[in-house]
Amino acid sequence: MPELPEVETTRRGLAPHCVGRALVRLKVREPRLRWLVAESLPAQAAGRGIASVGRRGKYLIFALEGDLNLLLHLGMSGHMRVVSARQPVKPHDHVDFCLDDGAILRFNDPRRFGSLHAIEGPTDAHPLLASLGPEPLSAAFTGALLHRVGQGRRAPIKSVIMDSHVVVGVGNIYATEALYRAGIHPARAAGRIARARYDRLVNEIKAVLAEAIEAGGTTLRDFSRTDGLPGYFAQTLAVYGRGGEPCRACGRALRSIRLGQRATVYCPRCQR
DNA sequence: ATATGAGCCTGTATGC
DNA sequence: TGCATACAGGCTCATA
Repeated sequence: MPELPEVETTRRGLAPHCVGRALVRLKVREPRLRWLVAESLPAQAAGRGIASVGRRGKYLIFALEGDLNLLLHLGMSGHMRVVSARQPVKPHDHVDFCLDDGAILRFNDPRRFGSLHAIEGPTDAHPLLASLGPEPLSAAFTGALLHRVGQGRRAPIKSVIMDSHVVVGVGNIYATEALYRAGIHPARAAGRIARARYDRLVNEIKAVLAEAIEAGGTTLRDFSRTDGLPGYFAQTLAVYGRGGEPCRACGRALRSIRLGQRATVYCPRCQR
């Protein structure tokens, strides 16, 4: 399930294939994604050069010539793959970005939680992006900021760091891992965490995301890299998906709970 | 303002 | 074996 490292892995995989090329055709087989893909979009985008592939949070942004941007979200089961034109279409291959060298960037998303939008001009003001929090790997994301945001809040810290208005890109897997590394109980009220512990938490969020990007992301079920290979971070996960198994630090059985409708695993001894 | 819950989807795993 | 149900979860919207 794509979180920031998976989306960044996708961005890095796509860019060398498509930047500087032209998008000769955009083929939408299934417009019913999270939101209906606009009928006008293929005609609007076709024939334009691709200037860059960027990312904001979990959104990929294809900057096209003529000040048009394509905003693509992978949802939770989506992935992009670079294929040849002869590659047979598989179930859930919803959109093809056909390039002028014959290659295709193919979007597959079984659960259709993904989305595709065209944005004319700057993307920052678009409703989907305007109220997003800072990038977790940027200098703007600090312990001081998170501490300030958490002031007075009774919500569990895990819910707060997964809130994209607070910080983008931290989903269930990496929130779970970062809290374990930081020694913070996921259900602890955000307003009851000391500043120094927030510094630690922010450092661990940055570290776990950076490590996951280096490993090509985490492949559990649907995600794959643009070349079809899996990401290798799954084997590095210390707690996610390991409920009942022993903590690698202290040996106690890891505990599984639900927090805000999300599966959550933590060590009852190491995390307070 | 914050917090909680529903809903969007379908492949996979589990229970009877 | 086969069916029904639960679960996975990023994000927005509605409601308290």
